[in-house]
Amino acid sequence: MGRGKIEIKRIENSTNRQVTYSKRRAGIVKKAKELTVLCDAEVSLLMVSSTEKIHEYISPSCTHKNLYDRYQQASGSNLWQPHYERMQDTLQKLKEVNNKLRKEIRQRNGEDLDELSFQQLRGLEQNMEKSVECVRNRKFHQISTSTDTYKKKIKNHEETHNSLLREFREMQTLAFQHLTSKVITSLLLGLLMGIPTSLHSACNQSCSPIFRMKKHMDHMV
Amino acid sequence: MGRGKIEIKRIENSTNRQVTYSKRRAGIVKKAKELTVLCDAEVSLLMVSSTEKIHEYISPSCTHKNLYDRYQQASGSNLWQPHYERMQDTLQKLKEVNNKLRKEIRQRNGEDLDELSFQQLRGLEQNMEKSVECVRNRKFHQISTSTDTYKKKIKNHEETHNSLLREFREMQTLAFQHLTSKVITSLLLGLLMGIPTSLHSACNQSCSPIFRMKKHMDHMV
DNA sequence: ATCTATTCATAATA
DNA sequence: TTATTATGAATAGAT
Repeated sequence: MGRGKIEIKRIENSTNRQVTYSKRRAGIVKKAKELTVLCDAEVSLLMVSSTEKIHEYISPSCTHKNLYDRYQQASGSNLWQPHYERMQDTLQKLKEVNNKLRKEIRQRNGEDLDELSFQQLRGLEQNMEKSVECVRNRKFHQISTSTDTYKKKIKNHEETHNSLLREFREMQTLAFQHLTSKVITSLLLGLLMGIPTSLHSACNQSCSPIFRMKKHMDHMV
Repeated sequence: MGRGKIEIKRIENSTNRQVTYSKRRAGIVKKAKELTVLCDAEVSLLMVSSTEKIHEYISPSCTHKNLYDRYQQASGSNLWQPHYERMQDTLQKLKEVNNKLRKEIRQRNGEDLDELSFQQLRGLEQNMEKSVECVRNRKFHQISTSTDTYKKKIKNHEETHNSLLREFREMQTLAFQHLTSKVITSLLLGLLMGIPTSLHSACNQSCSPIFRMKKHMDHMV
């Protein structure tokens, strides 16, 4: 059909191919429509061109999915249906397990106990007492561990403190010796210069170095 | 094309419809094949006849599912993909919740306590003590309930027993009176008949009615 | 199924 | 892309 017969093989000319695709695609869709109406059939037609453009025809009141599912049903090669069902099964089971766990927790919380027999209650009580003992032990372990840590920290601080104190006392001693020598020098100088009151004032005036040093030492020790 | 033009509307004659379906179906498949080859296209064609028979054409090295997925991707109306993903999400979340619940149970069981802080341990301990108290209470409630039930049953049995005993004693009295009158009669008869030993034998021979009655009464009281 | 008169689809062309 | 048209293909109805 057409001005000349054509061989059924890939059309190498891209433009020609495109044109032919458009025309023939329209033709197929028309045929599909006619089949639908004339023969009361359902048709799902998907076409992808070499340029990856997608065209479709689907019979009225029908979906590609529906037809595809029916095709899979028929061909028996339905692979995702069982997968889906398995998933729903798993979901259901998980929910049930969940509920059981929740119930167990509620019962361990002292709720929902009505349906338990005396024996079960007894077992639960014993179990819980054993468990609470574990928690208590763990608590004591933790508190003793952290107590030890604190003890160590305190010991460390004490040591640091003591060594600082030692250093400070040494400094103090040195400073006192230094000061004493200065006072003596000053005294001697006073005597030599004929200022005999200088010792007294040097020790008692609040602005004097000796007074300040005395105060400072009182404050620190 | 054909011996006469036909109107595009449902063919009412069933046989005709079937024949036309077969012919046109073949035609469409041929066209689809040609489109595939000529235009380097991919075609998925599904057809269901009015008798629910399914026929298909699919381009080589291509599947209906593949084309259908691509169609859905393109049309954006992918409905089961998100559904599936939502399901997997739900599944994942359920699993997580499950694990949390299991962990909570393990902790309430005195296991897996390492990662809890002292405060958390303290809270857990208190909570568990409160809960064990609930269980204990429930246990006592249950035992007291069943004790009450037993008390009632026992009381009932006692009452039944007592009333039976009462009835029995009445019977006993009546029987004794009856027997006594019989013995007296027998005695009197003995005296009248000149058989003075009959009283003695009547009371002590193990086969005598009086002896049997005595024994029976001893046994029951 | 097969045939064939007829209609339809479309290749080439513009 | 659309329109035209000569030509081959598809097929309705008959066999």
